[in-house]
Amino acid sequence: MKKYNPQKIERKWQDKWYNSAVFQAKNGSKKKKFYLLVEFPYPSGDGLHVGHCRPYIALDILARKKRMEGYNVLFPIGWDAFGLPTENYAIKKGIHPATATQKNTDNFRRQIKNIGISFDWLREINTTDPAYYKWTQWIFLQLFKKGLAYKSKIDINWCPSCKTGLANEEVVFGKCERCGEKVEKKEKEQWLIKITEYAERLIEDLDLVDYLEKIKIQQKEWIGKSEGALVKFSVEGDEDFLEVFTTRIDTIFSGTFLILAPEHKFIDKHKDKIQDLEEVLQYRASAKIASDIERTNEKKSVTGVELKGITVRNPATGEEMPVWIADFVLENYGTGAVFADAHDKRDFELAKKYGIPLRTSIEPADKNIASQVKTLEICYEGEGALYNSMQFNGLSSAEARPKIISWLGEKGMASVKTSYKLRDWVFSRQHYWGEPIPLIFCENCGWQPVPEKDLPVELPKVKNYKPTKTGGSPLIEIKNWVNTKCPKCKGPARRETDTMPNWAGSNWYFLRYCGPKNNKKLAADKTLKYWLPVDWYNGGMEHTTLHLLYSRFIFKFLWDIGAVPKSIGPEPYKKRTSHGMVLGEGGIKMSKSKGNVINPDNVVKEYGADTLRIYEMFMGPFDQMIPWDTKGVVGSRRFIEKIYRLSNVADSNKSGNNKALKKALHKTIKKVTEDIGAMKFNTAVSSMMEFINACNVQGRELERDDLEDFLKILSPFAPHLAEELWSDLGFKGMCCSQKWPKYNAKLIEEEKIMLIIQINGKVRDKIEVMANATQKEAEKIALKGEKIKQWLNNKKIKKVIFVPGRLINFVITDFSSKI
RNA sequence: GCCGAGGUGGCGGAAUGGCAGACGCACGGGACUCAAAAUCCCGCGAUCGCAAGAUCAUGAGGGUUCAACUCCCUCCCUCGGCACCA
Repeated sequence: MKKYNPQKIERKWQDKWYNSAVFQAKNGSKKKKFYLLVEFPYPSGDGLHVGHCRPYIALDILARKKRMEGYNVLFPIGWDAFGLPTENYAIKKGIHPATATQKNTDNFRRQIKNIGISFDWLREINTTDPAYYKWTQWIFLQLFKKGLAYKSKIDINWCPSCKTGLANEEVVFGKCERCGEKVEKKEKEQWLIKITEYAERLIEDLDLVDYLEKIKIQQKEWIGKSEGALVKFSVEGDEDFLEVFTTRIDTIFSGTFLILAPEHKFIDKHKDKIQDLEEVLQYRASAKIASDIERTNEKKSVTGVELKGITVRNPATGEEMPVWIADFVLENYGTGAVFADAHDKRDFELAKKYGIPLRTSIEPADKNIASQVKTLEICYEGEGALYNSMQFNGLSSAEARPKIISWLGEKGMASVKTSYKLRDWVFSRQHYWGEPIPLIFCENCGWQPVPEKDLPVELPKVKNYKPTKTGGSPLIEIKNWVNTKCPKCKGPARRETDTMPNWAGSNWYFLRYCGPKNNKKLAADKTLKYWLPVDWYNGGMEHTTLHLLYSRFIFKFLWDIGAVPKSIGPEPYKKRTSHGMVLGEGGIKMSKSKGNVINPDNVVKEYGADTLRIYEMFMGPFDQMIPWDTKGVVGSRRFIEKIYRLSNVADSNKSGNNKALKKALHKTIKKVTEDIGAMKFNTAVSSMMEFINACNVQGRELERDDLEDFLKILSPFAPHLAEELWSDLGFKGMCCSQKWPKYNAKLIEEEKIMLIIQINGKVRDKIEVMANATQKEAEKIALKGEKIKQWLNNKKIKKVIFVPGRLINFVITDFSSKI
């Protein structure tokens, strides 16, 4: 008998697959297409770990099954290779990031091929390839030309010790990742993209797609839409107004003061009138220094300063109100100003602390609470019935809101307004290893786009990859690159030295797979039309609010300007699912520092790629976090060896005629077919295990035909083994190109079943009956049983419940007389 | 604080109203072997019992139902996301 030797057979089949066209997607085929997408990896120096492999294996199973079902499958891979770790490596070792990237992608490619993933390697892409980022830059230029990219002064993370700007991911718990120094805020000019203009569509169009519900919810929450009103408060002794956004205009009559964000421009505009300006500016300065963490510390009590000398008028009550500043009011949400009353905890607290008058106007349903609210003992934030509110008294909060808005609206003091938490997307990075932003600044003409014919703007070679002391990208120091001509007036001008964030290259990569070599467009319209939208996109939950949202936005933009065919529709991904993380042994996170990273190379070496694949699918539900269990891997290897041994026998036993096994096989085909589609890979594997166990119990009388079908359903999971055994059967073609088997529905119908007999809902006996037995027949047989006779003990049967094909339940206690 | 997911043997998990613990790991016993490994067979939630069997058991407590891991209410815990958003 031959011995199972994965090292030998796996390499052999990998060579055959990758040297043939079996996994190649064909542009312009008449077949139905299926586009499966996994998030392309960042090729780090550490290589793949088993957590990366899990989604690749899962979608590989889907891809292989879809091909067998006759689809033209696009299942591509590439490298999202710009980014900080490679840059940091370059800084430390003085090796060019491109060199390191080359080395890392070679390693990743080898590792992926090692586990037999059926990617179409002819479509491999790399975001750091100038032929690729030419189009990343082109997209930026379109955003710029449509006015969606603009430069603005905003706060960046600044490390005072390293004297450089930091990306958010370099700030760990408010400290610099490299030196541990506390990170400060520093104002710098940055490019921003107006994603906020698409906020509404990014919410609405979620109705068009099949994403996991939690993904939709997270995206909606991130965008943070709230509908309310914009209310004007006139400034006393001035023509000016202060505008406030509120979702609770029903509480306007209890508004007794106004609070502004410390950064609010109103303060600068009216500083002459502010009597305690020094104190106000001091408060503003201290609020700026305080890190986000201190500012949002939940235990911190509220603080504020009054703008003395300034009052405004409540448009509803006509009362004069003081104006305060407090750091819990955020500059960049709503209008950076709120009206304050006794129906908001923070306002309530601030007023109590500084003795600002308070009033209530909402009565909660609970009488006890209501009295405490009225005496200002407690703060009530919920809705209720209005009082102290003139003609609106007695209305509920929900009824009152539109009425108050239109009442104030008639006086020009209020209007309906929708606000979003989503902010414009900061698109500048002061780093080397990213796409140069293709813009030129001219003293006379301002910011000018690089002419499209001059794209790509290639990253020049530098000696030092470190950001400059002033927090700029090292490109600033490459004078002959920076200094250029203005494309408009031909006068002297300088290039933008900021580079793009990581997200820039990954925004649109799924489009490039359709035509990875195209040098005239992102990809040809014809191929985009054929392949898009992506049918199934799987990725991590950590990308739900950044990558997934950004790429939906960029796609919508490209769709709007006609850069992609209209026929695709406004959404790039039809379906989005997510995988669970693979944790280290014992349930802790897998990380280099903990030394518990499992490298797939080692598992492949010890057990084989098929064992790794089976184990990663079998270990637990695909969408759930799951700890790696080194001991558990052998179970998958044993399963594979059982199949291997069984096939040796089955091959010679061609005359087997075991009906029970055939039935079991068809049940397995059904289960595996359904489970793959539902991403229930763990139970798909276990059903195949059950079948193999049944074969062994049944004396290994597996017919050749049945073995063939079994190998077909096995092949997406353990493709190398399936190919090997397929060729052992004497076939010339590959197993992965066979037709997916259909189960025979008639065959799996049971003729006889074990009928469960219950007394008062408890199982007391089981009897074999015909599956289609009627209640009368079942009752008759059930009541004959000795056990049942004893349990009934001549008591009267009150009720009989019969579930055909399942159970019969005799109720002998009278439950209706129960108290 | 808000939103989401989850809590089942020693462990990973299965069962979406109808036999709780499929499948796998670990463990125990047996067969084969000079021996070991591999393989095969048997057992494996708890308690009581020689046994047949009975009772209890799916985070806790209540409820709906002939029947609840599954549905409803209250609470506890774990994980993930957002978080002074007016």
